[in-house]
Amino acid sequence: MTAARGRGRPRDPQTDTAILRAALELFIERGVEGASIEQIAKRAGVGKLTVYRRWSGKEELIAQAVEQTIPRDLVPSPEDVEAMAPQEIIERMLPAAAETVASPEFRALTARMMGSAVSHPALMAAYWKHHILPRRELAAAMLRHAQKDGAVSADADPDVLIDMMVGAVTWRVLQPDPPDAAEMLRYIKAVYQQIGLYRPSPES
Amino acid sequence: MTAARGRGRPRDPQTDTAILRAALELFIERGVEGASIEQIAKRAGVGKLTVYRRWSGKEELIAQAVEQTIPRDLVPSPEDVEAMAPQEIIERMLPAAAETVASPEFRALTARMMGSAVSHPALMAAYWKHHILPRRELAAAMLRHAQKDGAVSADADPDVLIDMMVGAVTWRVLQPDPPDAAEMLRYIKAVYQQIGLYRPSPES
DNA sequence: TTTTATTTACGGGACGGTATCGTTAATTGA
DNA sequence: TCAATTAACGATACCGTCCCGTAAATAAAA
Repeated sequence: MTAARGRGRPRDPQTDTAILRAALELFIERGVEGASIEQIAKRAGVGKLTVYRRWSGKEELIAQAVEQTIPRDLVPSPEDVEAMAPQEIIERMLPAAAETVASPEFRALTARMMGSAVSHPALMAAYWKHHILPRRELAAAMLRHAQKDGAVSADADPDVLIDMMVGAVTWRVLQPDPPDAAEMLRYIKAVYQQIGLYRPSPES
Repeated sequence: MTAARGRGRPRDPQTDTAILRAALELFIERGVEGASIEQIAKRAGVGKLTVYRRWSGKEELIAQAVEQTIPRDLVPSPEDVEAMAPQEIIERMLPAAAETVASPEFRALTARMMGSAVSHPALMAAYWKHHILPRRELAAAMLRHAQKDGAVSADADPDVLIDMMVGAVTWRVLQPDPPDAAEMLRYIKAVYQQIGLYRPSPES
């Protein structure tokens, strides 16, 4: 990326972000092995050497793009999780979460990340560290809260429960005939209900 | 593929299988975008034209290669599922299933299939129809059985429960630091237990 | 029945064209 | 004045097609 102050012409930070954005787009469109430095440079409106000067290769560039340029949806603060009941947090977040998860962008990114997990583990590692782990810790806090309340079975491993929820949803959106946002909302409720994190309101 | 009886020299069926095998290998190694007809032909020991004579393009070829992959894990017959208790079926199958699912081959194929789900839906559709659906029907039968017995909550949607089990496992094997067979066995038991399909034996 | 002609499959390789690679040279700008 | 940048470079890979010489089957003729 942009180096420290040197003597000659400084690098343009906007160039960095343009390259990273182009890299993420092309990763999603074509995957790691389908994307090329040449395309990324072209889409960023930049010469190839401008890319090579900053990153040693495709993998490093895409990994950093995954770290830095994925739009983050809003996550409740840890304090909220401690204070509020899981049921309340979940009911407040579910519609937006369903919308996000059912979107074509999420589907595409999820597919490409999964597809790269074995051949390019560093990519998945970056995604895991920067995007998944923070959310998992939040979910684990919610689950522990719910286990104290008795809604979730106390002997269950929170990591396994999280995998079941996340795995079901990600797997569902990659299946043929993926759900739209409304169907996804019902689906997530069914999953959470099975775990014990959600109880349907009487009227719905 | 090999056409019906014609006038001239018939096509060699072994050539078909050699091409399909090479196509599946290269799909797993490099993904749809990374594989090429040229490589597939070379690995199969065959001229390019011999491939083009049978398939119109990479996608069709790989789709058929995925269809015809013969998974060697044994599936219990539907009669077994009706007759035996789910607990018994599961306990009998779990160790082999854990071994399969934790293997590098399964991880790699799973990653590539997921990775192609959005960009090449026909590929996922072929996999779904030929490999996933039959197993889902078996699992659904087991779940209905278990719901009658009261082990699994009767109001739960079997499709959702299957997604939770399959999703958790596939997601788990694609995470950084994937489990070995022994750890996978414990993991699957935890998942099944949460669903209600498994109860740990007293001594273990 | 035997021979010959015809037809298709096959491995191998060449083709014109395009895309990508990583490097080198020339230009631009703070 | 020095680093950033663009453009050009040769090399390699792949595409889809075509041709060569050979092999293997069927169909027609002797």
